[in-house]
Amino acid sequence: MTTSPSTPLPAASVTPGALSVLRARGFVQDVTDEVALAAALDAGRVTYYVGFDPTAPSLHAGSLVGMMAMAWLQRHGHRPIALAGGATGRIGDPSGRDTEREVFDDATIDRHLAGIRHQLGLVLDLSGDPEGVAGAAGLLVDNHDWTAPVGVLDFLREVGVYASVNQMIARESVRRRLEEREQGLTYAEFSYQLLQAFDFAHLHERYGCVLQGGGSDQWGNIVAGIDLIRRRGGGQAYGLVWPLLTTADGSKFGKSAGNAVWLDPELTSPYAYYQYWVNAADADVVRFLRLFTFLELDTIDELGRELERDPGARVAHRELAREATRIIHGDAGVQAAEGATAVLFGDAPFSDLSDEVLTAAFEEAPSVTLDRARLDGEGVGLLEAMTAVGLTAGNAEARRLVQQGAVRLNNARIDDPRYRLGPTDLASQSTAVIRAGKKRYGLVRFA
RNA sequence: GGAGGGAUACCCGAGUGGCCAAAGGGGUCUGGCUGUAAACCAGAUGGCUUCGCCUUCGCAGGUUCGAAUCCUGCUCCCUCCA
Repeated sequence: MTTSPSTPLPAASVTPGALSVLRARGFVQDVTDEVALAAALDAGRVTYYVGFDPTAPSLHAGSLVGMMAMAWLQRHGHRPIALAGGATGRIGDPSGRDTEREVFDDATIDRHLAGIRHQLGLVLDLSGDPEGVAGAAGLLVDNHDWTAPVGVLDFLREVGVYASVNQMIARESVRRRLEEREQGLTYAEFSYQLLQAFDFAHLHERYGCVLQGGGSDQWGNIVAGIDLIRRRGGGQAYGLVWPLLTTADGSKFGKSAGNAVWLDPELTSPYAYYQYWVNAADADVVRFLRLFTFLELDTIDELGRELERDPGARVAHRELAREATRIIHGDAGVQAAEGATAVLFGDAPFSDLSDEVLTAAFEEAPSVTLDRARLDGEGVGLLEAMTAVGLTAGNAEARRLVQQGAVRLNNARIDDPRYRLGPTDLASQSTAVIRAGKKRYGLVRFA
């Protein structure tokens, strides 16, 4: 199993105060019974679970909240169960969305599960033995395993008889969809909360799981599980939800220029990942440090004071980016990201660089290879080159950017839309670097 | 089944024969300021071989010198009546 330097070893015994740590770091939006849960967490090892939907081949920045919350609990000696929703992922949670979710086929979901498995392993020890006596080593389970074999009649008898439709339709997520004629609610979606409740009940009965965590939009589903456990005679279970994050400027957390920030380095490079964090708004930095790094709160407070004293230095931003990147991409990822950042945000025009340096610095930048003969001949139109690398959708957009002064060739501004690239426009042996706007780069290679 | 209303660029939404590639707002992009931030100011936002040309206003026809605007049919949506 792959580990990162931040992977905690499961504590041999339980350390008190887990819930107050979660609260102090901003993970607690709501708890079903705070006093009782705090007592339970301090009294002994608690098994808890959090679900992750396999709707993509990778988790994204938004999933980090749950991952980090789980990691803190494990560090206090509690046992995590990460539930990859192979079953529920086939249905689709109606919570927080207006349209029915895309349904994936089995092979796709399995592929997604593999990626998620790896990423959870970066912050959690999930090497526990499902059959063994419970230590703090956790498990990764797939609810498809216990949901699929259950027949409809069994499900209705085991779960359905305990579920009140009156309560189910009263839930916010369901009611909204029922009231809005624009978008109905399918029976499959309506059943989602029962499936999730069944998960909790199953994990409770099989592993003694008594706590489910989730984003605040999961509150209804979690409570449904707690109810089901009680009605089946299982006693007291708890729920804890963390806030759904927004950023200070109102944009969606975990989106960069409208694209999701993924944890998979193939989808979001370590450099781009680092940049997402280093670009955090001042007002978000301290909160993010608490949520997304393992730094001590004292250290974070100090960084916060530093931020107030000299915001321009961006010390806290860099620390946030470094630590968040280290957790997911390791030291090598941090080095790559910081190296590329140094080159890309320097002011010097690019010239006399080697292909190796360029390739390393612009690992994540799109590139295109054009015919060398054209470069040595009549040259290649700048607009054409921009569109060819994918910096712009068409020549009209490229022309607009050039006219607005947004385009640089090897870090030197070009404002003539008719400019043609010639042999002197290479920053290295074979490559020219085009920049559009402040942060988007593209490489044009000639071979 | 009947009676009305509607479909405009990424979204919302003006426009009801030429001055319309189509107001305004939002979003997005870009420039400036700055700190790779926020706020603010400014510009851009159908395509192209860009002082010009081409294709757009649900779909298909028609009237007209000329249509997003008028007429006919079709599709979809909404409201009211049965």
